[in-house]
Formats: sequence, C-alpha cells, structure tokens
Amino acid sequence: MGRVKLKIKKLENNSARVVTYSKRRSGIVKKAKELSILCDIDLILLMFSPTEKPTICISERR
Amino acid sequence: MGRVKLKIKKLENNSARVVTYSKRRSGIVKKAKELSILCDIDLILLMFSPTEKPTICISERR
DNA sequence: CAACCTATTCTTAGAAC
DNA sequence: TGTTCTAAGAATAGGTT
Repeated sequence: MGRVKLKIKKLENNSARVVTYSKRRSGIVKKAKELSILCDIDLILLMFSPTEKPTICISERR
Repeated sequence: MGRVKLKIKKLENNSARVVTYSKRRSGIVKKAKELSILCDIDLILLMFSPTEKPTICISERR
C-alpha cells in the first residue's frame, strides 16, 4: 500500500526502519485489538522496536 | 474494508466469529511477518481461535 | 522530528461457487 | 464447511508541513 509497492526485505536505511516500524506497529496493534474484540478471543502481541523498546498488546477479556 | 463497514464489537453469530477469525488471523500473521522482516525486529504473536486452538507466530532472526 | 496528507496498494465482508 | 471473487473500506509509502 502507500505510494509505491514495497519489497518485503530488511529496510537498510536506519531511519526508514524506525519510521516504518512506528507506522506499522500502530496498524498491527489496531488489528490485534479488533480481532480480539470481534472474535472474543485471547491474544498477545509482543514486539521490540529497532532500538529494542518493547511493546505489548494483550487482549482484555473477562 | 469489505462490502460493508463492520462495527468493532463482539460478533454474536458463532459461525461469523469463526469465519472472521480465520480471515483476519491470516491478515494479522502476514502483517507480523512483514513487520519483523522490514524492520528486522523480534516479535511474538500468540492467539487462540474461538474454539481455543492456538496459533503462534514468532519472528525468525539470527 | 512528529504529525498530517493522499495516491496507491492491501485487506476483507459478503456473495458466489 | 471451504475456497474464490470482488467491491469497497482500511492501511500506509513517500511527501509535506
């Protein structure tokens, strides 16, 4: 998606990796939350940024 | 996306939950793999289907 | 440098098979 | 129940502010 089709291989440019991570992280976290709510399931998503900062997303169910 | 906008709340129909889970699971797994490759990061995604069947997606890095 | 913009590609809801 | 199709909504790459 976006202005140009992107090949799925490691982005060699450092800042491109950071920017892409930031954009796509928010997208995947949104998808994870939607999936857990829509389908009423348990889900855990844990990922580390290019600078090793962790993000965790845990579905909340009762 | 799709033919109609979907409200993000629990799908009350059982088979709709299963079908939606199956479709969206493949979407989110694809996104997770792309993110880990593009940004060269560690990532774990664990989720359980509406029938409690687990799926795990772990980025492969060396 | 983070937030916004938007053309373009990607995902997917409902239908058809 | 499972796969495929496709219209239309969603995500996002590169650019702009």
